[in-house]
Amino acid sequence: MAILERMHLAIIREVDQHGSLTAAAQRLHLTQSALSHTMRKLEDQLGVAIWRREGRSLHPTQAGEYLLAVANRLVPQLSHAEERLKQFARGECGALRIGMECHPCYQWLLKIVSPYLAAWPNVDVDVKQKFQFGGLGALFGYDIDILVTPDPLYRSGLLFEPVFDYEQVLVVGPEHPLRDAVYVQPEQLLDEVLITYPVAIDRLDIYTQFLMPAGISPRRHKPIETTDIMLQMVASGRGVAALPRWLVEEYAAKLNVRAIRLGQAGIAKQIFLGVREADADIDYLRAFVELARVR
Amino acid sequence: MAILERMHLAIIREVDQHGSLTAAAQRLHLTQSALSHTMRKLEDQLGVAIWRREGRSLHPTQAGEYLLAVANRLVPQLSHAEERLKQFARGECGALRIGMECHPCYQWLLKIVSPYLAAWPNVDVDVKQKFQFGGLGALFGYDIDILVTPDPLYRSGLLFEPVFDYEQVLVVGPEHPLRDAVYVQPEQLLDEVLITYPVAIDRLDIYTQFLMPAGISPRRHKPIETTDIMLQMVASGRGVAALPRWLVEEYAAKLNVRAIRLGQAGIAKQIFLGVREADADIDYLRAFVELARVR
DNA sequence: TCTATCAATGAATATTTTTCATCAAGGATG
DNA sequence: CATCCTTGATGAAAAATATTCATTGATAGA
Repeated sequence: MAILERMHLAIIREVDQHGSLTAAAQRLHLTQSALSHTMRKLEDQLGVAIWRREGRSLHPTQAGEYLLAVANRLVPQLSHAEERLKQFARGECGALRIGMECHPCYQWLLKIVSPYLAAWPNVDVDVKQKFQFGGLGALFGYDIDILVTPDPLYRSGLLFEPVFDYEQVLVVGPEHPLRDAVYVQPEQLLDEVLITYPVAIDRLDIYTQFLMPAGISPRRHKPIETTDIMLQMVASGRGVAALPRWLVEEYAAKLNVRAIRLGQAGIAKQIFLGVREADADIDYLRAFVELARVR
Repeated sequence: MAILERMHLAIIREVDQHGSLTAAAQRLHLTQSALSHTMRKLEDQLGVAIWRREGRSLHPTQAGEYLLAVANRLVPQLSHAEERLKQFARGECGALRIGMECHPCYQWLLKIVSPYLAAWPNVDVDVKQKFQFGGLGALFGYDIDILVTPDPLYRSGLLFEPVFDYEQVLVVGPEHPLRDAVYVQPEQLLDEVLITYPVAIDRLDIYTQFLMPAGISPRRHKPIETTDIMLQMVASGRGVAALPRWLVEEYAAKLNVRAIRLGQAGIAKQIFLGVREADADIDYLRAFVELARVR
């Protein structure tokens, strides 16, 4: 009845990753012959070719491509389930896979994780930041268990909860003319170099909530990957950036940067934690959310 | 290395569904002994009990519950993948699993499906309406391939496209005092029985966009499952309902109901089709979206 | 208390997987 | 262009694994 087995999925992945049956066989601690037989049998049973044999190499057919996509989706889930069950055996509660969708959240997260690790010594924490299908996709796809994001989604099978309020501010260096301003207007950034994390503009609040409504663009827009470098650049007068106020204040001691309100009212932000509804009653998961909310 | 196999997942599902190893064995065309051995071995390898043996029956342990959840999630995906591959073999393109998140969309969908089936004779169409984790969850979880919904989500790994504009209107029966009104105000529903589909109020536009902004509640709120019965009720003067204008007009011929604009401006709605980004270039899937957009 | 039913178990058996040995063919190399 | 190395395919043998059979012990219900 059932023909497609975990081994088939494992094989097609390894072949894709290492280019040949022989290499895949080594990684799976089997012989080339074993894999050849196994896959040949699958092809016979399904009646479809998985690879086109061209010369001495294998190229996935359309069916093969499909199988590969399935394998890449399901094999990690099987592995993780197995891992999880072994953890049950060791009396460990499990592993908490946290996904991050906003760059500065990472700094905040670090402050939550360490008391959490202390309180739950037998829960492993793993933080992931890159998602093929976005944070929501990762949550739905069981790649992560908790999503840290500024954009909640109040429907479907997910639960979101706000855990942290902060203000998004402009950061300027020691020589900057705006240094002592109470707040800044969009027009005042016309001649500036704006440094941001390298994400789409419609995910940057300084654009969506501040510059775009006023129809303003900064002189130049420079994407920088890491917070440290970003602030170094700001401190040395190479540009301005938009970051959470608490983050700027932490750096202010050593870097001589200043936080300035964006607009008269400021930009208020919240960080949310999202979990799958089905997981809502897992104790070590709830505990994390509650710990995060308190701080 | 890999211990958890498809068979284990199949067994725990069947045992859950049919209550005993013996019954599960029958369904899997194996003996009770085979299943017992298989699962015992798994338990030994993982070092964790899947079931508590109480008297002559099996109750899942915590680990068992977890494994069951995994199985219920992954086994259907494996089966579907296998089915899909067999379709490749038969030269069929595949199956289009359509998920519906709005009740009246169903009527609209029927009009798209029949020309689609004609144009793609070797694609099967399957329509699903109940989702454990919402329509988005079903899309992310590979339970469906296309989601029909009035609420798009423009981010993550999904693509949404509007395919149909319509107006949400109030439906009244032949004797109703509002029958000849050009439009209706929220206050005029104060003394009415409002019939809707049985979904949460915040997913009903007549509430979110019409009644709630005015702070009005109808005299009574009656949920009805099917469109036909709903309109029968309206026609016989038992209440009023909110439905798409085109739907009402189709029924108007035989049922003597009338569509009345909601508010002076009316309520404009759109139906969207959502697909996974990764699937965006599958021809028979694209074709469906395009066909839907044209009509 | 008796009986029917369930799960567990050990040994025997059947099946499947894997390896081994070998071949054929394709690239690479000089 | 011949040679050499590597790759995948294949059939038969061997090993490993899964399955059955036969039986036991336990238990819920009559």
